[in-house]
Amino acid sequence: MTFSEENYLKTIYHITSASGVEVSTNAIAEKMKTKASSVTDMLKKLAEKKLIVYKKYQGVLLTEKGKISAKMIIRKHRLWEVFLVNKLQFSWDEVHDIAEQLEHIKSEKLINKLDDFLGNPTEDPHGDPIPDAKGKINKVEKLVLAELNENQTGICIGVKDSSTQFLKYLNKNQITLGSKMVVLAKEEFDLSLKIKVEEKVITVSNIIANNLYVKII
Amino acid sequence: MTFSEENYLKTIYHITSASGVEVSTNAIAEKMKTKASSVTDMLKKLAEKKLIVYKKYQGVLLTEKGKISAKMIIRKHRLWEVFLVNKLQFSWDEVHDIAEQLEHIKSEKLINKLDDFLGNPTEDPHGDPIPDAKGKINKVEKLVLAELNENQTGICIGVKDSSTQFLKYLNKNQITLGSKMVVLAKEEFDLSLKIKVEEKVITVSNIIANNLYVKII
DNA sequence: AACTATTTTTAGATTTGTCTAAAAAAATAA
DNA sequence: TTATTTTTTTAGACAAATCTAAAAATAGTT
Repeated sequence: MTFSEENYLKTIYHITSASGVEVSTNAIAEKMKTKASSVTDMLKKLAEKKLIVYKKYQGVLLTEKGKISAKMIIRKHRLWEVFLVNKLQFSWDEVHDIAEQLEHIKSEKLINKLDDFLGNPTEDPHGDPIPDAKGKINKVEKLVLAELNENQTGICIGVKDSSTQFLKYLNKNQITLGSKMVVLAKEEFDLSLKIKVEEKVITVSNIIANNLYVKII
Repeated sequence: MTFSEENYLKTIYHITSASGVEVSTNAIAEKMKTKASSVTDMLKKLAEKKLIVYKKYQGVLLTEKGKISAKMIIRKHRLWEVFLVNKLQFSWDEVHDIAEQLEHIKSEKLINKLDDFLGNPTEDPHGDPIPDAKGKINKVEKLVLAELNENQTGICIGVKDSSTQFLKYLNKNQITLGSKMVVLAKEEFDLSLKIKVEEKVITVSNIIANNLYVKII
């Protein structure tokens, strides 16, 4: 599969898994910043390879084969993101473009060894699930910290906002991927939270609490 | 720079650094398993970009700019090989094809962070030197174990033969990259060596001793 | 249902990297 | 030094992925 084919497949997967219905040529063109005519050309090729179901003017859907392929690309993308953040100390907002390149490296053995090396993570640094080697996705409920109740505990699995300022804030407060956060109290007035991060107690505003993804344990 | 341009540059670098003189179109074509006419086309493009000095029918040489570019590709290739072997437990003979892909990933920040993560290695798993971020190559004298004298100590920096059998042999005897080996005695009759690897004493045949690269410390 | 607007496809052109076959230059041999 | 062989370049073609412009199909509106 060429880089271009892989990128189309990935885009179709993302759009369909969000909407559930057929994707239009134009929707794909818009997401990929290309022209509808280019999309049509590629759709024919992907249909020929039995990766999508395509009928003229009717939009497209992925076949089982296409879904698996798309998931494998997403698996690679997200595992590389984990590598970049956890091992190379990249910040959460820097990794996407590099992972866009790394996701096209072809070697099943490589990606499975990388998976083991990283400790078989189930979410990437943005809190999105990582498909396993068979394409199975472990759907974790992705909540924002603000949704937790008092005395609930969440593990930080990602960020919604990945601006430099926000990441700096997290750094300063020693909040990283995997941090355990216990909600000690909720202030009704401004919706700020008193939380315990590892062993420290801090207060975070509602804005902060809405930008941090957690999973409940 | 495209993948193809990078591959040509790398090939030209390898041939010229071995011979020192201009490379012929045919020599490049042979190394790259392509046709001379394709090479000519690419040489024109590389010359246009001032990466090589090219005069019709006279062969080519890299410019300073071309040399730096080539070294950066080689740097990436070799650092990724170290990653694959040291971190992901690939064996020395499996890594070349994957590194051929990884060497084209574009991000200076990535490669420098990878370099640090690996502990700024100076040789790859085959014993070849890794250019630093400025393109400087630390020429280590690459000897085979058989060339050491009694009582000399070498650090294993690579293998000449990377067949599976040989790698299995090394594994069994706990010889890996970075192993410290002291030559205790040389047997004149069959040129076998008695060596101390880490804390174990073993005897290796001349065939083995000629396939292991070491650097003297 | 007929007209209009939007979406999608087709037709034909372009760029990149490759190829084959033929021409031109250089090297080698008689 | 001329003839022959080898190397290199040119000319023209092709596949992949893209584009523009025009045609065809679908959707929306009165």
